[in-house]
Amino acid sequence: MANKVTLKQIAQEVGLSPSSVSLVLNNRPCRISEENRKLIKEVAARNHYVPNQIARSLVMRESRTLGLIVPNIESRFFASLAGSLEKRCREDGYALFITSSGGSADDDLELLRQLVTRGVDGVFLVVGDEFSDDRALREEVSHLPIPAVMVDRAIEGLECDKVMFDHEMGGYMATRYLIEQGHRCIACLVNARRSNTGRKRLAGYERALREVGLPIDARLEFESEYYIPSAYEASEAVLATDATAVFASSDNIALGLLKRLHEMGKSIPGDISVVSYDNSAADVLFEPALTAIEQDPGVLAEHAFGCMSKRLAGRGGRRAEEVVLEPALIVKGSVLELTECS
Amino acid sequence: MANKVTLKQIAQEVGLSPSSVSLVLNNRPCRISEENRKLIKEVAARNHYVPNQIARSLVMRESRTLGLIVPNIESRFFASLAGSLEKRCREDGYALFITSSGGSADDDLELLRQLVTRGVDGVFLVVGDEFSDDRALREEVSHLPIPAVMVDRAIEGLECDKVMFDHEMGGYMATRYLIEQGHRCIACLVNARRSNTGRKRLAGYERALREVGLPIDARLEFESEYYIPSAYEASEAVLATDATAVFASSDNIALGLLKRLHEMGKSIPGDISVVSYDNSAADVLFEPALTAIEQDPGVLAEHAFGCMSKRLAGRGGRRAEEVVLEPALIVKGSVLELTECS
DNA sequence: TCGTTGTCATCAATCGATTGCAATATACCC
DNA sequence: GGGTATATTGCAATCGATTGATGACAACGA
Repeated sequence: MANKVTLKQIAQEVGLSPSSVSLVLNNRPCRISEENRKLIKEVAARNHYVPNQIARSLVMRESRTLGLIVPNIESRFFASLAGSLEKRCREDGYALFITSSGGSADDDLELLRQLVTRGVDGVFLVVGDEFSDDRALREEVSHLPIPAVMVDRAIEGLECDKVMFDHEMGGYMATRYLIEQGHRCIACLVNARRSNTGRKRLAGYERALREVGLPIDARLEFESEYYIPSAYEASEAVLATDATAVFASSDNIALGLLKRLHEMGKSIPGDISVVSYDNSAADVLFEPALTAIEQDPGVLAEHAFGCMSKRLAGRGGRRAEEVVLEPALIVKGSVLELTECS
Repeated sequence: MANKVTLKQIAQEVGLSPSSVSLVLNNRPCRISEENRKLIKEVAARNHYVPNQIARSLVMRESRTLGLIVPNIESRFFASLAGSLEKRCREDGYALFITSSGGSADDDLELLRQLVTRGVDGVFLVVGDEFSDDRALREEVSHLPIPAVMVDRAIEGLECDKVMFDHEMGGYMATRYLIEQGHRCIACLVNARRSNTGRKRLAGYERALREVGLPIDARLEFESEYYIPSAYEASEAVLATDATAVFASSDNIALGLLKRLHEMGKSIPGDISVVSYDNSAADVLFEPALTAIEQDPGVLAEHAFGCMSKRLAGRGGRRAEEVVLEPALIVKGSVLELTECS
């Protein structure tokens, strides 16, 4: 384990002042003789000198580091978002501090504080979807000394840049598509109780039904958490209805449903049609592949970075910017076209 | 966007010196009157004061932050490792800086430098598996001014703490199990060309065969990258052999293989038995579920943190520590027991 | 009155860099 | 030789915290 080498030590070794060394190593336009320039660079390299970014950010008042808080890095969607965002940040010379909270508002708050005190220049927040007590978090975000961009979800009623997919539209598109394929009795499996996102998807589902005059039947709306076992449990009841199609409002929910369908010997789309959300990689394995509403995390990352970039540059207005992205319906093979109306 | 509040400002507002404020806010045992103590705390809270960790680490010479470099955060295994490791770090009051490199040694090097200059107290490295030119990286790691722990894989011949699963043993266990189930013609699908890990798994496979006197047949050893399409391509040739079983040396390789099997109408384990590695979540969907060699990322994280913790505390010997963990064979339903020998 | 003890609080140096301004040295001109 | 330009380099303050050394003041005993 080598020692940390400081600017001063380099200066001592070359016999010049720290200032000169700093100027040369940062390629500042300044008048240092070519000779000394070379000497400095050589000595610095030989000693494996690496500038202390900590000290530097203290005086420069920026760290060229951004932070990201996701609820769960083990989820495919967030991992992918984190990956894309990191790549994008690096392109502009920023490092990204990725953290994973576990989803509670308290953890989010803790992480946010950590990031701020560690001097990030801005934060991307994927927080606030679940209905927990977020007063402290809300308070903290509104007093943040650095720009924040809420991604994929938001703390309601907070003046802050937001970039997210239109979840209501996603629910609508999925349901609308099923209707167009001739389905009239469509169940849905959503997390409306504990997730804003889920609520919006449910609202979209209902709007699609309403639009064509189909009844909204509470007995066709099923509740599930965003976990496979939860959806698996809930699915039994779904299959007891007359539904010819199901809108599964998340990838995990779809997986739980499929598992149950499989066990009951039901075939897709023969016995029942399914539209999923946010296809997981498991997709490749399905026969047929799942028709789904897709949200490209890369697009989310791109826009989120765009907002951040503006704020960091001091452009970007007084008011918060709100970017709403449309999800896409990717038709594969899990929906049967019904030619006869029921 | 609020302003950043400094210690000095708080001091000014209460009419005391910065030192006093610092002492109180850090709960140092010192003689500041109860009265002033309260006042300071109240003013600090009211102003949303958050200490500047940057300034603090400069003088304290530690940031209570650790770094992690993984090749690809979008991979399930690494995401899970990152998640576990972060949780573990947080338990001990460390923040974890997660970064994802893309897998090339150059990117790894770049990230490593970033982490070091940003003052992390130690780094976890998941690097060095692929055969790229890693001279610069190797050089950098050996001159690191902070402790490093290599996780899951290693740069060969580098004196550095290592924590990893025994890949040779994994290959051996998988193959051994197939042999015990009566299989005599066992193919394998590995990434031996570009991965040390893959090579070790292959070695384990061969050892198992050798041990029972089965021939090692190069025509049964197939090469595949760690990507689904690559395995999918390679699988056709596998199925053209007489093999009654296949050892698929990674989760993605297994997925590619399964896809091909599915398309060719082969059933598992009826037509062919499969042992996989590192089951992905897709597991829940399979009928039958895949028998596989499993490596728990949580265990890896726990041991990696243990090593790091020792180094940080100044314990931990001169020489590097090397922890080798045994993977586990999880028997599910993808292997057929052959009662008759061929 | 002086010294002692104890309580409460501040001073000033430090961490490792950056940077505007001042300083030195050399050259050149008249 | 005095004055001015030009080419190099160094000084010292600064960022925001921490901390060992030190100071101010009151009360008390001899």
